[in-house]
Amino acid sequence: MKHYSIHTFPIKSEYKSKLQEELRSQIKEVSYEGLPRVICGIDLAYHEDKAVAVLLIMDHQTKVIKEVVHHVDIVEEPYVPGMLAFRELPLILRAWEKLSIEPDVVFFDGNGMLHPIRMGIATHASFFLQKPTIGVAKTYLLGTHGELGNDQGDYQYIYDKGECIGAVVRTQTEVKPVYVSVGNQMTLDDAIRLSMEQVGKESRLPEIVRQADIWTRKLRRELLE
DNA sequence: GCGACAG
DNA sequence: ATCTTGTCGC
Repeated sequence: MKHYSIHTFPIKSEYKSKLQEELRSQIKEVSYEGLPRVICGIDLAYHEDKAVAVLLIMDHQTKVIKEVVHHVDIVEEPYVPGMLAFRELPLILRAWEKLSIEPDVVFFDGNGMLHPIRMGIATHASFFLQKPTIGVAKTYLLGTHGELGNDQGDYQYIYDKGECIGAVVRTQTEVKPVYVSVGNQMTLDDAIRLSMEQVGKESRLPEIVRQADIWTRKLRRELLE
């Protein structure tokens, strides 16, 4: 398989769709073998023309944070729905180089295959990180699904053009659901299971995503303001 | 053509 | 994403 690196960026607009097409054919939805030991959560925060990317390493079982790294830089790419990876990946890859612990699975704040052409940031990033990835989004992007139950653990698969591309998951009883999708190298049921194992009592978000969110805001305040 | 649209 | 005002609960 071709190796993708930070040197791919920045990329000219006319080649963005081409890269997405090239990567999408390499998605592997294979079952995830065994339990992940350490996982990684990724999130970004913005202030004016700068952003900080935060990568957090956590023990999947105990939920103890093992390492936190970050990278600050100016962001040139605008936010365009469907093209989030081009805006956020450059910073994420810089921060990734600072990690001393190698995670087994990576969680993203955003979608994986739950995307117009199955190339959300979690999927896109997997080709650069060479790790199984999961996308957990807080709001709806696209697709149709059946009526969702109100109990914790209820979920409905999301379909688009006849394909199952993700699931809307009720992570807490009577609480707004989250949108889970495969990034790469696992099945949707794996992604849902691992996400639910990360959900604590205090949030609808998996703990790794919640902690990445908290640290990102803390570092934005300390480093960007 | 029009509206919708992860972060 | 970020900002902002008001409200509820521990």
